[in-house]
Amino acid sequence: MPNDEKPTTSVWTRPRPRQREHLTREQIVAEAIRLLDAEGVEELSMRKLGTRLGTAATSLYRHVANKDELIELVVDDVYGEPDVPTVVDGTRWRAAVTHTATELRAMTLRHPWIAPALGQVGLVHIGPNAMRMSSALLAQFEAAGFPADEMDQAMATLMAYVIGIATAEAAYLSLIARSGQTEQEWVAGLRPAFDEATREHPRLRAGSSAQQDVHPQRIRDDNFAYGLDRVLDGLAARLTP
Amino acid sequence: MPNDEKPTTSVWTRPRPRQREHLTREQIVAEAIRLLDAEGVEELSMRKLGTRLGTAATSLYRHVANKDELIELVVDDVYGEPDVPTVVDGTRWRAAVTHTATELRAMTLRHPWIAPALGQVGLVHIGPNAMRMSSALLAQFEAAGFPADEMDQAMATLMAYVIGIATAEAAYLSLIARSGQTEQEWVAGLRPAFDEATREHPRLRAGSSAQQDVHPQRIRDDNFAYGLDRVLDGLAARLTP
DNA sequence: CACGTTAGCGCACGCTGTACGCACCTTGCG
DNA sequence: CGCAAGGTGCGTACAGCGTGCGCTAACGTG
Repeated sequence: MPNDEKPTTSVWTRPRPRQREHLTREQIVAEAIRLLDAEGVEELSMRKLGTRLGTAATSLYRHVANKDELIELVVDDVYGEPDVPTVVDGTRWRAAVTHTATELRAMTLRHPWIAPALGQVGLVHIGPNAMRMSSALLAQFEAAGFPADEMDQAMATLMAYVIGIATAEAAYLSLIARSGQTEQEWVAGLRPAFDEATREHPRLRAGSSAQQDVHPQRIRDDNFAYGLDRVLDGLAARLTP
Repeated sequence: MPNDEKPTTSVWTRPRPRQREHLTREQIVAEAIRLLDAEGVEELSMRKLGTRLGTAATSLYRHVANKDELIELVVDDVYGEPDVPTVVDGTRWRAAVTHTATELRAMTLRHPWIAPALGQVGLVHIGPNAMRMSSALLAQFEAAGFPADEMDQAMATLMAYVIGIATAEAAYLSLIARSGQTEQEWVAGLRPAFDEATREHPRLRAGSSAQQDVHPQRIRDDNFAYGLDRVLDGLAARLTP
């Protein structure tokens, strides 16, 4: 087989004429999110992402400065997901904020890998989606009647609670996902080790064993709602002196 | 030079007789924390850690299963730092919880790398230090008079807030640390870009530009205290119906 | 003194992010 | 219509990573 002549430019090997901009930043970000959702943060590599997009890994660097920048773009893209309603009636601010908080939690649980990323890349983004979200949330607090010098602090308090509890849940869920079990199986399997570890700390066991038969996801939903109500109670108290 | 005979066992090359257990798990964890504090999470490699300890990287694997387990150990070690006081007088629970929350925040700011690690390794640890800390904090809520079925939720609410806001601060601080500037320089340097980005979101600019001359660290302290007070207000309201 | 156990380590493998420079396609202009 | 310019994709390469494997040598025990 004497087909050793210019193997890269052989008629059959020659790549089909691709149109310009075959690869766009939007496609890269979208595929990265898909990969992250499917396999988790430590499975994201530029080579793997390139393969999924049908290109070489180094081609991605034409559209993205480096991996850190890609993650920044990906995080901001996800920040575009939550629905943050506009408050028309100031007395209904609490329902609106509750809705936003629920959306933010859902966002984090849909993309559990975002929790460690937030810890690396910073919570305060200057990405357009993150800014739009923050601005809309701040508007809800403004409509509620918080004074200008307190609005920021009130929003930061809510955000800290939501991100904090959602990060905890996300870490827990991706731990389970890596084990390949369902949440209930995993909880049941860990119980002996947990009982053993809490032998000296009976207080820690009381609460969890009480609701041993309740669906774990239900427990998490209730916990989130409870804390959110307490935080909003504390904030609301500042409005009616 | 015919010194090719058994170069590994040459008299001069032969390593000095090391005593057994030259390396311990405690030393490895302690040195890892020192390295993490000094250079951040992405500068921690097994090779670098080995070099710092005067051994080969692979020697560490005699004492630690893998890098993930090392990080688990490191995180639990840090959880041993906060001082969580025992509540003797139930009416003073709020001061005790405030103290604990402040300690937890200080812990996170001393070791900013712990924030992404928490997102990977999970907030709920079964490490001994984390369990001791959780148990002691739960005791504070018990002393406050929370009913048994609500203690857990109350503690989770507080922890979510503290971890959330401390994570945000930690990410922000390590971003600054990587830039090699002081916090004030960094804030000043970023202001033009921030103003540009908030052109369409004037609400976001109002709060921050108001206190442009206040020391940034002071702002963060105030924000933390404000949110903590709101969360505790909301929780306290459950005790006095 | 001999023997089994085990800490430390050199080597190697497959993987990572990404700098560099070449080959080609598309476009703008003469 | 032809040609220069610029930008896109990609092959190669490099330094560094986590870690499995098997060897050497020191230790505790009999």
